[in-house]
Amino acid sequence: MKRLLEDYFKQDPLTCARGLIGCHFHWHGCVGRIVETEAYDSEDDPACHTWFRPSTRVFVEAHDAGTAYVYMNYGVHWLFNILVKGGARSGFVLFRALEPVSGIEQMRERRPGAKDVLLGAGPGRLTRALGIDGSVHGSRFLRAAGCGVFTGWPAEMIAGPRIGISRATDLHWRFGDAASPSLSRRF
DNA sequence: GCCAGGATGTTA
DNA sequence: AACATCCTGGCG
Repeated sequence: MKRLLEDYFKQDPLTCARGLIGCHFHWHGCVGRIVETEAYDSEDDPACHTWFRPSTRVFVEAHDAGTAYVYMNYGVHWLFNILVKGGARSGFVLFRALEPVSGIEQMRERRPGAKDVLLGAGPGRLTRALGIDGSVHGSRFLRAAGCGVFTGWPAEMIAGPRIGISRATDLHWRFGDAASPSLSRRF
């Protein structure tokens, strides 16, 4: 397994989102297999925060590829994205689901009552399981000790419409490993 | 299946 | 001040 550094995130957000399926996400003692992602295009995508949030447009300009973009959704859940820029298009990849690999005891402690297979089966669930919150926003975690993304492969790549959005629902920019039991929803 | 919970950035 | 939002667990 090879560590992915900033250069990997200097390509099209769709390429990144697809390529991350099957990779391993390391976060301070826990490891999860990435089984679901979504791509967002900061230039031409009404579902991307840049479409209606000036502060997000500033964020894209001010930070490097590979920076964490973390925000609170519905006042309840932190959602974890990676900034992608430097290729043909720029934008974000949202982590939507992880399969627990190691550090499962820590994840269980943070998500009491959850079945193991569901510990990271959703964008809000996975941040809770890993202890990710707003303090991670803007950090260059790819090279941080105990953190990073490492290469892997999907068993069965699948794509479909993004979840939970009301605009640009025709775009099939959600990617996943169809063989995983830890998807946030069926494709 | 439906719905409350309740933070944040943005606009009125 | 009011609004919309890249969600989830609990209850039916």
